[in-house]
Amino acid sequence: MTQPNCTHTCSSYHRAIEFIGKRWMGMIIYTLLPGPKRYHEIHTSIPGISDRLLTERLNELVNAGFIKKKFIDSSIKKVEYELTPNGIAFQEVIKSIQKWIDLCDFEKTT
Amino acid sequence: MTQPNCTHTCSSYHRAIEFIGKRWMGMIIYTLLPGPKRYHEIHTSIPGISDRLLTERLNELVNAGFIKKKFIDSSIKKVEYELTPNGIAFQEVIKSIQKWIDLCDFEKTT
DNA sequence: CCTAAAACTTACTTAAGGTAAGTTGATAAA
DNA sequence: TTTATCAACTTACCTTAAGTAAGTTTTAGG
Repeated sequence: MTQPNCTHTCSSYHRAIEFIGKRWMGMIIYTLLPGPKRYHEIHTSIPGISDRLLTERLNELVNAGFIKKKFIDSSIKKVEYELTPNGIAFQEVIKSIQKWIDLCDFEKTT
Repeated sequence: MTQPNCTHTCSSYHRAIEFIGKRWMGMIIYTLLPGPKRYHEIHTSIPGISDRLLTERLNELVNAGFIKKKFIDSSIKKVEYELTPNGIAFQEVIKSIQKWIDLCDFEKTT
């Protein structure tokens, strides 16, 4: 992990964790795991998120190829967001975070 | 994962990912994995980080119990930072992120 | 036709992070 | 032994990211 092409590995790990660490990113992917959702469904699933940031994060996730935006009935005002295979693969990261939380009793220590 | 005490699981996952997603958090834990380091060693290992944020993040990590601060020779100006078992356990999260990066070709998609 | 909902946008305020200079105690060098 | 340098922070200030709230545009329903 620290060798041999550490610089490359480090920097892509860095970029990745800073990307998924952006506010609400983790929660948006999380709520989409059970299946595709409409904009307002995601919004109500995530208490505290604002319209502005939800739109921004969704666009970033679409651009990064982790979710796909679908227009239902080819209407601009009926939208569904769905994880791509790369987005679904993030599930393993979520699982490992949850394992880590349990192990270190995150609730009490922070 | 979405049942049965989802609210609890969601919120601790949310708090955890927002904590580790704070800027430089991931990199600081990463650089400490091979073993304890002095303040300036961490600083030079992470290009771009500033004194202010390094100090702030180190304090947050110490308070959360993921790293331990040791005063060498009981001098205030000789300090070493070392991962605790909970900090070391984070290694599994790092590994799963790296797997995910490889799988989804993070370099090219973002 | 009128109202309301879905999915954004825009404008503005606050908080997080970046930059740079300064402080303090310990060590080394002249 | 004074002088300078280094390690590990602090403080003050500025910029960018995030939060808040109101407005816009299709589209659907009564």
